[in-house]
Amino acid sequence: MRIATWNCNSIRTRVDRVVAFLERHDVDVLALQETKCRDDQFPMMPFQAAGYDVAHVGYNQWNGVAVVSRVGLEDVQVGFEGMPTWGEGEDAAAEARALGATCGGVRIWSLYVPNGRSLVDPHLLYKLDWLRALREAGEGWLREDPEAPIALMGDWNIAPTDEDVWSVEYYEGRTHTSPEERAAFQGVVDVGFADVTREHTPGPGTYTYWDYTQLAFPKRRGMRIDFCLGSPGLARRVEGAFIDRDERKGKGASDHAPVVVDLTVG
DNA sequence: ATGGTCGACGCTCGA
Repeated sequence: MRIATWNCNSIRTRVDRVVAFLERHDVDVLALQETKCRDDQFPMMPFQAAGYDVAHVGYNQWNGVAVVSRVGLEDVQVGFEGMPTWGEGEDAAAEARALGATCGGVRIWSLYVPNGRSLVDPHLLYKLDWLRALREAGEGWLREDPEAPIALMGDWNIAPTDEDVWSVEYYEGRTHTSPEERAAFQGVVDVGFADVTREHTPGPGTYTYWDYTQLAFPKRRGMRIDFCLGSPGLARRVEGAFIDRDERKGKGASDHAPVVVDLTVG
């Protein structure tokens, strides 16, 4: 089974490219982030015509996550237990940043971790809270079933090691590489979810995101921030992974490239 | 790749 994750940066703008990606690589399940639309705006038909079912959650033009599958789509869950809301008091609202579904016997989570914005922005605390809640939820899922194959796939907005950024100096004083964010990422690893892609996509210079500005992509100035973290029952089934860097090329590219993971039959 | 970002509910914000 082949699963993948991709921050598509607007599904309405990029639906043709996403469906072509699914077909070109024979992908069974795709976790999408930043669909940037409401459920009623999601372009379902091109996916259905290609043989895929879609579960999506999106409340407005921001965020939005989906799971696209041609091997079943069961037990769809919007958000996870304890997922923080954004805002205060009456304005507190859940954002469309997490969606779970069981596809071909694998529990897939499409996750869009909050950006953080800056080291002194309330969004950074939200990001850390969100990751703490995810760690606790994940710990609970593994307590229920230690052998469950679970894939936490998405845009983590964290570069876990110095090797995962084009310049350590550039990111000093910025988000994505701070000790607090890296500790929050490691917290999810510590409860049993391992990065299953790195050993198959070694660095340095291996990235999944390149800023649109400053010719970052041709200059190879990127970050590795998109990951599949697998439970033990998932990790032992991983037989390969790759980053489809070609998807960052050309006109109409997302600023993220897809990450693809191959699993043995369960 | 030969310039200088892109997407959205856009005259501004979020990434």
